[in-house]
Amino acid sequence: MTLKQLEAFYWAAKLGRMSIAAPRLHVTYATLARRIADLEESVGAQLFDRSSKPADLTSTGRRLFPLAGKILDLKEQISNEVVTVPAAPKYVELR
Amino acid sequence: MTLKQLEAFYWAAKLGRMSIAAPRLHVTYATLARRIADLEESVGAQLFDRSSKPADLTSTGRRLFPLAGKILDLKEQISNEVVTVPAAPKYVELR
DNA sequence: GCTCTTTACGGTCGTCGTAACTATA
DNA sequence: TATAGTTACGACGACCGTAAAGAGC
Repeated sequence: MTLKQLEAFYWAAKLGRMSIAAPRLHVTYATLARRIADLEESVGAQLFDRSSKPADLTSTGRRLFPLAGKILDLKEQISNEVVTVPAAPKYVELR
Repeated sequence: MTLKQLEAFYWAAKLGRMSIAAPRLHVTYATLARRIADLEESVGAQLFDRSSKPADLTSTGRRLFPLAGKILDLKEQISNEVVTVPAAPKYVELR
């Protein structure tokens, strides 16, 4: 399980179509579908039902969705809170 | 930023020494140190103060620590809640 | 027929472990 | 000197994009 895989799954689920999620993550269809397939293998269950054409979430996928969202929120929180200026920004010269 | 990097950082910080964290994650010193260094580059700041020998956390590292813990908790939650038996286990044949 | 998704293939990049090196206590 | 951590290096594996194929609507 990787953050990229969770990100791919999350946006595909949120946007409903992989074809829309792919450019949003700056990758091709193939890459996005592969990341989701790898996540499914890692989890051991199908996350999307491919029988319908705009692929729909399975029950497992619906269970994973909010958890994936939380992880991505935390990742963004790290990017925002940790990367920005530290607690003692007086005359500190970074690097 | 990857889950492996956060995991390396989290356990090194929690256990105090990289030399103890490394075998816990089933990797060598070199691999663990590299993952942490990569995370530092990704974050753009030092996480450990290498001037003291058992490396100590910087202020940025102390800020990252609880967030990393939350992400790893969520990862484990996914492993526990999502991987287990689905909602309709009647006569469904997986695969 | 058209759109959405998967698979095959080739190339590139990342990541790992071993081993040698540096530095602190 | 012994222990903690980093760097160099070679090899293996992962990942991406292009292109072609398969499957609903």
